[in-house]
Amino acid sequence: MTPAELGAAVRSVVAAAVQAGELDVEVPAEVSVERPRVKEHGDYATSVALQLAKKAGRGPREVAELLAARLREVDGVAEVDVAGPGFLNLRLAQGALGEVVRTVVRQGPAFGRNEALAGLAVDLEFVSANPTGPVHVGSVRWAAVGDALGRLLEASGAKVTREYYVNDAGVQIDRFAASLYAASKGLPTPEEGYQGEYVAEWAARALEREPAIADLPETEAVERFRVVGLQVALDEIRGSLASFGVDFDVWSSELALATSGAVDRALQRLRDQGHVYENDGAVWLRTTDFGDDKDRVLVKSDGVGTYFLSDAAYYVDKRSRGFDRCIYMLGADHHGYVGRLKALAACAGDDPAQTLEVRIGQLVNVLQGGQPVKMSKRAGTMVTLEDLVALTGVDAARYTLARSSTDSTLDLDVEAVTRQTSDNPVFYVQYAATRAASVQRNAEALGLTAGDDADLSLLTHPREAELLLALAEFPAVVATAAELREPHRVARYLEESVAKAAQRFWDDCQVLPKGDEEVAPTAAPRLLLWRATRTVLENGLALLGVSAPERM
RNA sequence: GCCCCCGUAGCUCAGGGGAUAGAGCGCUACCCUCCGGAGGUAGAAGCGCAGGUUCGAAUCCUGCCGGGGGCACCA
Repeated sequence: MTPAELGAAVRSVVAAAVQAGELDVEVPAEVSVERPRVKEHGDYATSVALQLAKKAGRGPREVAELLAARLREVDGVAEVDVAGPGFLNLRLAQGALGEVVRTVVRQGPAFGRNEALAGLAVDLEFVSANPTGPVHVGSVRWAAVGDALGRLLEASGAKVTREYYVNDAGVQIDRFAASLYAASKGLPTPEEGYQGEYVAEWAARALEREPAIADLPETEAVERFRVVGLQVALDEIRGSLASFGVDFDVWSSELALATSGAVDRALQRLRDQGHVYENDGAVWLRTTDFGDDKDRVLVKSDGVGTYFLSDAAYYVDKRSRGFDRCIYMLGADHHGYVGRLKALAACAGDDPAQTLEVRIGQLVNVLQGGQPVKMSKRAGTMVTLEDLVALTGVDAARYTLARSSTDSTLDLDVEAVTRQTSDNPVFYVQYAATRAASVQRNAEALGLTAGDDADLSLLTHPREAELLLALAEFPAVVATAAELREPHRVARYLEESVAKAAQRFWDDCQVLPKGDEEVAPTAAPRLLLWRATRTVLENGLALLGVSAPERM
């Protein structure tokens, strides 16, 4: 019996009590059961009696007793206790607890998925770092978390499009092009230009692609460097993200918004909705109609569109491409954007609460030996995605970045990451998965297979129960993590619940015979439990984009 | 001045109103001739402060203190 099934059972018990006139309350839409912190409190507990007591005008313990009597009749429930102020502590029958193994094994890669977002077309925009240099570790947080979020949303049934917005318009690209030109001529970096070693490299690569640039006069050469340099940059960025396991479906160009007419269409749409006006020669959007602190300029008095106009065009464009919901993952340095983006969506005639979701994540502090490293793309002093991966490997980097909440600033000590590689929790989780695989291998070598008809009621050891309960939680963990957009919950669950329980199970519960021993009756169910454990670890790690190796 | 995030063990972090607040690292003491010890067991150690809401608050609300980020006709 899974927690979801048990919750449903408790709910129907409440309904039955109401039906029978024992309780005068509205039956709650959903009743959930939780794992109690203290083992002695049973396999699961529910506080439903505490919540209903007041509405029913009865004492909580009285309500609990009344529900307990009915719960004891439920199939698969072995024990029901009323505890403390009115908690219902439940213990499942051995067989009912073990059945989760069969559920996991039969569902395989599908175990943990749900349909909460079925049919929803989601545009997930993340990273979107300026294409003027390599992806640095600050952006890598969004690569790891954003991709994991995409996987989570997909596991909840959503159709997810991963999108990268390329800021290929604006003065930073002018400076970038000028810097490439200077580097190609061996000239000093221009004022406000980009320096770093990569600039010369990229300039050389641009020249490889288009050798004729070398012979052009400066103005034209810079123009070509703008175009070809951008291609080099995007290839570089795309490549390093791909090697990190993050593949974007759509690369949207800011420049193309203007040439494709998306800007004009957006402007027209906003005018039609009646939120555009002119003042001091500039064109404004009255975002204050929808809670923004001040109105925003769309077209400056010199006739040039603002960055915000591009944002507007981009949003309207996304919606016109059929997305129900546009999710933006932005760094904390963009938090001031949230208000105007929401107002913008409203100005375009949408309900931002439905169509727009901005996730703000806190920044990454890069430290080296405890000292902060100042990172600047322009000064070329930065730690790149590739530097990080070279130090830690993809799995460790992705796991480390995805296992903490994005509400908190992340301190990433490059030295410590290298030094503590073997202490990284990812290895603890992967090691458990490896053990699961090795048990299977060794079993096969002995000619044993884990048929899914094994007698799971033999799984009576406390360590087995602990592991069974942990595995059963997985679907709820996935659903919650997806709903809250918090991939780190999956990581914490894997390490603190599953891997931990698996290691303890390993320690106390021998599966295969040693030497001349007979094959124990528990061998088959335990083998199957290991298979289920492997599946949950694989599925969970896959949500984070981390591999579950067969061997380490 | 206004807005957003954070403050939990010595350190790095989990804990979306529930019972005795959890991990990793570090520290102390144990276990291990075993299907892979990157392990297991036991222990010391903590919710910034003050109010409020609630049967019940690390969690929700208000204020204060401390840290980080942001408030353009820049991109």
